[in-house]
Amino acid sequence: MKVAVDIVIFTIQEGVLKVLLVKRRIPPFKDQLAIPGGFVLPDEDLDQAALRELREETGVSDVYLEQLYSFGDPKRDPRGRIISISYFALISPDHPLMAGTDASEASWWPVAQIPVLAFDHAKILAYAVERLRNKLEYTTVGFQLLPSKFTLGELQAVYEAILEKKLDKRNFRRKIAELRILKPLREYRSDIGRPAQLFQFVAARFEKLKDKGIVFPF
Amino acid sequence: MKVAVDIVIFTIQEGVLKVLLVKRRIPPFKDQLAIPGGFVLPDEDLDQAALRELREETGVSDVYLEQLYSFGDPKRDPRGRIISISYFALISPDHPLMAGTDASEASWWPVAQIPVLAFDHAKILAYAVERLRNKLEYTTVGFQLLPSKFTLGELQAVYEAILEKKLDKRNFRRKIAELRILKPLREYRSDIGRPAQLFQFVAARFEKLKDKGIVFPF
DNA sequence: ATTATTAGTGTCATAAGAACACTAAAGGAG
DNA sequence: CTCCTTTAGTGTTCTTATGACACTAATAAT
Repeated sequence: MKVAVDIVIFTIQEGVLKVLLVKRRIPPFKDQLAIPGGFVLPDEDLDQAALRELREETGVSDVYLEQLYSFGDPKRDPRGRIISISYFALISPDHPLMAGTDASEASWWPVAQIPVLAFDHAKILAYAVERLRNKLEYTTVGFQLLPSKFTLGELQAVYEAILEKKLDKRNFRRKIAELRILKPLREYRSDIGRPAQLFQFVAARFEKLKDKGIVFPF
Repeated sequence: MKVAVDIVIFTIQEGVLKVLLVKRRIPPFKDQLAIPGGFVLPDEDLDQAALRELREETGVSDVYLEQLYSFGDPKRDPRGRIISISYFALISPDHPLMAGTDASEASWWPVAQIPVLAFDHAKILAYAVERLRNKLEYTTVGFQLLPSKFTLGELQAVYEAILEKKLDKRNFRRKIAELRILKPLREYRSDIGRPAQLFQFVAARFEKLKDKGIVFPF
């Protein structure tokens, strides 16, 4: 019985939620798209295996990574009995993506427009999206998808991209402000229009909130 | 690489949340308590394996069962590389427990007073309790721990046992009533004091609520 | 100087949640 | 049969959280 890890890797690009898919170079499902993954090595913890695969596919390792679910239908892989332990990862656009990896065949796909996937990977991806949406509402995963300095508009765009709905700007900012987990910087960024103030996520403050049982309000 | 399922089986007895533990008859950890489990068979889905183990240990099969997490530390089992896919199950006191099974060495332990467990089972159990508490707040798992007919007092006791805090009777009943998922029966039960009306959980009504995105309010 | 574009800010109405105390129905004791 | 004990059952008020809503501010381009 073999055990593999498969990793649903999310990022945000141009305001849309995207997932990394690889094109399979060998059968089964040759030339079809799949979620990146690989076998767990004999002396490797599951999280380690997921981190290693993530590094091999994207070249990044300092990211949010969380185990998702284990899939074990005996017929899920035509090669034989392979149990998939799935993970999901969030990487922010300021990570240097794909630097010298075996990811030549990997590319980003908007989660709203995913083609047919190999194996049971459509199911895994659907599960990951659902989990991400839920987690967004009571954790700080949203910040993992942003560079370390960001504007409130960018933060709101992340929430809107994942939840697939518009949020009220004033209510959004009020709730973020109440949490007191952002440090306002004396820096501004201007693309077009009025420059926006930059903020930093202060993880330590969030830890204090968690200790008090306070969670995210979205 | 071997794959096992381990099942944290909860029930409520005398108003306290209990978990089923078995005494190991063979090394490693001989004579220590452990969460019931066993290996996944070559042609068996993970859920099937968990159901089978559950049936072997308790004799019941029509219960709430949910996959929890997969544990894969290479050193978690001294016999070699065994990956544990953990589940948690909820069984109600009106199921005929332990009818002719290999559970002669199985017994119920209050989750508040758990002794040292074999392997990494303490970790698995802690994870299961946490998940149960969270799920209680936005799903109907609470009803799975009760007989099909129950009083509102019993329902509240389940919530209080799992959440480990007292709830206000009137607020609790108001919130349950608003959900409209209970059918009041023309039956009453009297132990001591005024007889209490019996209710039944109507799963179909809950499904409608879910479709509308309404979840539990606790 | 005008226009276009995005950033930033406060109030009010409604809904949800928390706190709180008495009456009702039964059984058992005297 | 009266009263005492025990658990069931029921509404209101206050506080807090949420949702809806529109204008001014700062910059760049023309």
